[in-house]
Parts: sequence; C-alpha cells; structure tokens
Amino acid sequence: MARTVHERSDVLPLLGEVFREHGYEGASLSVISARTGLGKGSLYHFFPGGKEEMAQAVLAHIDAWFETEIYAPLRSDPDPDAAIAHMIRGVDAYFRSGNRVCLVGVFALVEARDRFAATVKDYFVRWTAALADALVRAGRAADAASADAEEAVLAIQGALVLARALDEPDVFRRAMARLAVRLGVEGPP
Amino acid sequence: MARTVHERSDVLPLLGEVFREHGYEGASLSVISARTGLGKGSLYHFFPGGKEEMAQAVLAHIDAWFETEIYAPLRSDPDPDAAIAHMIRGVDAYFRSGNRVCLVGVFALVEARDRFAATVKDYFVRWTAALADALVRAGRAADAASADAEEAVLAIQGALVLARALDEPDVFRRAMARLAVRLGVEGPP
DNA sequence: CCGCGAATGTACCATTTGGTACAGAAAAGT
DNA sequence: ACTTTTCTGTACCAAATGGTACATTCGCGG
Repeated sequence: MARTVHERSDVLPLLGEVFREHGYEGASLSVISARTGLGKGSLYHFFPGGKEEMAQAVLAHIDAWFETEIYAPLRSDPDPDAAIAHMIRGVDAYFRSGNRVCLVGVFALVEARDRFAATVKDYFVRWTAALADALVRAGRAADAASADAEEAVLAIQGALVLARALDEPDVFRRAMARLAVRLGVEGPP
Repeated sequence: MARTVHERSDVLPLLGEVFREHGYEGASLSVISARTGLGKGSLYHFFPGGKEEMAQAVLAHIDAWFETEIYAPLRSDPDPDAAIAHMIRGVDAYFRSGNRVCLVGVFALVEARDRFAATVKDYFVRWTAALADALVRAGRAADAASADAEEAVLAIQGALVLARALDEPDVFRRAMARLAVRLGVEGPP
C-alpha cells in the first residue's frame, strides 16, 4: 500500500500553505489531507498530536527559517546595514512580494488566544529585538532603534494585511521600499 | 416562550465580538448562540442567510460606523487637520487602544478569499481615499498624500497585529502617537 | 531473502457542524 | 377580545468534523 514514502520535513511547507490560506479552524483534516496528498494514517503517523501538532510544527519550521535567515544575521553580521538590507530582500522574497500572507500574523489575530500565544509572541519579540540590535550597531541610539524596529515589523505585517485586503501586492512592495529608505539601506531589487 | 424580545441591531455588536475573537470559521453557531443569548430560532429569524449573513451584517455595521464617524469627516470637514486628529482619536477608542482587533483585517487575512473580498476591499479603499483627500486639503501634494494615507492605514493594521501578538497594547498606542506626528496633528489623549 | 518497523489507506467512531421544522408565546393591530 | 405577526426554544437532520484502529505494504538492515 505505502507507495510514495514521505518525510515529515517535506510535508511542512505544504501544511504551511494550507494554514496560511484557511487559518487554523478553517484547515480541516480533509483539506489538509487533500493538499498534502497524505491520508489520515500518514498524517497521524507524523503528527500524533493531530492538527495542533501540525500547526505547532509549521510555526517552529517558520521560526527556524527566520532565525537562521533573518534574525541571526541581524544580530551578528559585522555589517549591520547589509544585514538589514538582507532582511528586507529576504522578507520580500518570503512573502512573495505581498502575494503570501504571514502565518504567524494570522495566528496572532485569531487563534493565538491560548494555543500558540507563546510561539507567536516569541517570533515577534525576537524579530524586533534582532532588528533593534542591528540598528544600534549601525549607529542609532538605543531608544530610537527600538522604536524604529517596532515600526518596521509592524509595517511589514500591516502591509501584508492591506495588500491581501486590496488584492494589490504592490502595496507590499511600496511598503518595503519605504522601509528601506527609513532604515537607511538599499531597497529590494 | 419568547421572553426577552431582541432587536437585530443590538445583536450586531455581540456578533462582532464573537467573529473578532474566533474568526469566521471558528465562530460556530453554538458559540454564537451562547454569546448572543439567542437560540438558533432567533438567529435564523434575524439572519435567514445563516452565518454568512451574520458576518456580512456585522461587516456592514462596522463599515457604516467608519463611514459616518471617520471617512465622512475626512472627506468634508472644513478643517482637515481636525478631521485627521479626530480619526486617530476615534480609531484609538474603537480598537480600545489595541485591546481589540480589526475584524475587517481578520477577514482580509483568511476568509476573504471570495466570501467577503469585495466588502473588505471597499472598506480599505474608502479609508485610504478619504484620508488622502484630507491630507491633500491640508496642503499635501497628491502623490505624497496617497502614499502617506496608505502608510497610515497599514500602520494601524500592523499595530493591531503586533499588539495582539505581543499581548502588549502599548504597541498600538505608540503607533498611534507616531502616526499623529507623521500626519502633522495632535495625538490621542 | 527475509523479517521488522516505518509508512500508508480504509473503514470506522463519537461529536459537532450549519441548517430546518415547528409549535408555542409575546406583542402589536384592530 | 381577537387575530396576526413577530419572536423564541426545542427537537431534529444530514454532513462533516477531528480522531482512532488496524490491516496492509514497502524499504532497508541483517
């Protein structure tokens, strides 16, 4: 029976897309099964904790990506300006220039209540902290850096909301361009 | 049997809170019934179209509030700066300084796919247009006004996401203060 | 080449879902 | 006082929900 053998790790991106598009409650096991191509048997084999474990795994996967790809450079790249520019390009690519939504943001607005609150909070705390760190190292005063970092992360989230609402990805691209100017770096390509 | 007689209009705010907290999919008829105090009979009496009509009615209700309370002054108040300041104060109060989430934003991220896309889009289009109008009348150039309006609306949405994610309403208050500065008016009290 | 464990599909479970039917009670008209 | 309309709770429905059980099959190490 077991025809194609899957890895848990290559299911995560598919799961992510499903949760992105339908939210947690909206992502029923049947649509998850359909989109991943995995039957319930396989799903519960990889994620014995069911839907909640799937979502948690996806969040962890996303978090890990941002950690290595965005946060770590912000914290420790010897050239902070380059790290900030890299962040903007990375974010632009990750959200496909506004065509993709932030799963963590989605969970923050609705389902975070108690289920994913800690993970969601951590994601944003570490993001703003890392960005503030880079800004300080780039020469900004500590309090200004914190404010600017908060504003930047907030702008990214807001841009995603607005771009999706208007169905106009350009809103996101414009926001990224403004962000680059405000943070004093080169904008996305 | 029918003890307390309700009005459709006084159920809408309760419905709004339910959708805000649970999203569309997460708001099951049972929690709607529990939170509104109305049995299914009454709910389907007021909203024959079921859950979808409830959500649509809530959106319309919200839209109407913003139209008269925020957009109209932005468009036609003889003192545009006063209208902008009034917007910031109104928004701050409406979202309870970050303790409340934007239902339209929630729907934009997840459920809008096809169900509420038009309503959601309209809400944000009219908001940005009205704000840009006020900014132009306040003396700003047309293109700068559009960009600033877009950025303002986006910042409000982003601030709501971040404030909720961090469980730190102050994020929203700070964002509103920065917004006031950037739009050149008095901030919220 | 064989056996064991990982992976998988199917059938099933109890519960909940959104929605309907309907019979009664309260208001409102008259 | 009466009818009629508006409102409400309860009981019910088929379908879908998240989850479990299990027999089966494949891949790999011995």
